[in-house]
Amino acid sequence: MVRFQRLLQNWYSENKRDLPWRRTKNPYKVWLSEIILQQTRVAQGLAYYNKFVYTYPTVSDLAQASEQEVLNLWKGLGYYSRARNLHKTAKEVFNEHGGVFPETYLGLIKLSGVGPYTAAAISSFCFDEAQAVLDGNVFRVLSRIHDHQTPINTTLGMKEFSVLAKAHLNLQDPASYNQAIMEFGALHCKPKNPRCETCPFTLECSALINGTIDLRPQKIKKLKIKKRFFLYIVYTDRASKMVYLKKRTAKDIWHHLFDFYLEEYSSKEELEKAITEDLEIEPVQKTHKLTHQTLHVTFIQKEIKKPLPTDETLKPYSLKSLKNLPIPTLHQKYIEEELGFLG
DNA sequence: AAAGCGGGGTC
DNA sequence: GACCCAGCTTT
Repeated sequence: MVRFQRLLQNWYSENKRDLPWRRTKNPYKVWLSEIILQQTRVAQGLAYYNKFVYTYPTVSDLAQASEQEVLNLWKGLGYYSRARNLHKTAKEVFNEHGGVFPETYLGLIKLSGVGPYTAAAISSFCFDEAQAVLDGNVFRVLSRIHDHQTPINTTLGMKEFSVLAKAHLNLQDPASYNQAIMEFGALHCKPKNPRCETCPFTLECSALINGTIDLRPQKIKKLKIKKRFFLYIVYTDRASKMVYLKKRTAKDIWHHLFDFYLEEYSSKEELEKAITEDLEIEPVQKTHKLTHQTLHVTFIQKEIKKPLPTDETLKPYSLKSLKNLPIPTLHQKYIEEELGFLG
């Protein structure tokens, strides 16, 4: 074994976390964990992984659930297209592959929601295929070891780091090697305050030698964060303890999740202009910061007066039934904080 | 090539 | 407030 692989995998054997998806080569469970952990930390995803494995022990169980049930289990985890693709792929594996997962990189990458990273991860972890994973951790570790400054979020950077990743891969044990380099990036070669003083690569880390650790990996510009102004009219019926919701259908944030009645405005002023009537209940205002947009949200709660002054897709739900409906985290918090009287 | 997609954590 | 996280799909 070459020095890099030996030092890396020695570090891994002494420092790796004991995680449930590392105790199995079952491709269903590994796939589940990989989809959940895309853009998600282990601490946040672990409970969801356990819920899914418990509720759907096999891909066939997941395939036979409804999309709404799957979204409800995913509720609060974000990036909901992952859940929709998860369900779609489960149905495909169940209906077209007899419930058996593809066993190669090329077969896996055809699945919805499975891209280059996830296909490399599953094929190497479960089937010992020699595919090098390339995720945020690998980018960071390699960019520092080689002090390589091509921005990672460019086509050229992707290509160059892919070559580097392949060159380092331990062909004898791609599964352990891939786990090792990602775990090393997550626990030791961290984005902030990496533990260079106790690093096994002190002698060969070019960025450490050059004093450029904090500059790696290089990335190009951050995109502008859009501001959106949401006015929610939260219709309630105290007598029957109901709140009115509608399903979101636009290809937008929270696709296929349930929503209050919503009016969107292009500015704070436009939104305020729309609030003309005297309100019995003080509006609740929140700022919801997401990765690519900031939502300035105003909630106005209104007791229903007949006839129902809204569109007919709005339907009443009891507070109790909300447990089984996929609702954004923002809405969940509002309900808990402001609609206690319904329960 | 660029945009869109969540929620939570760290510093 | 900026940046990050076991990325992928759509345009």
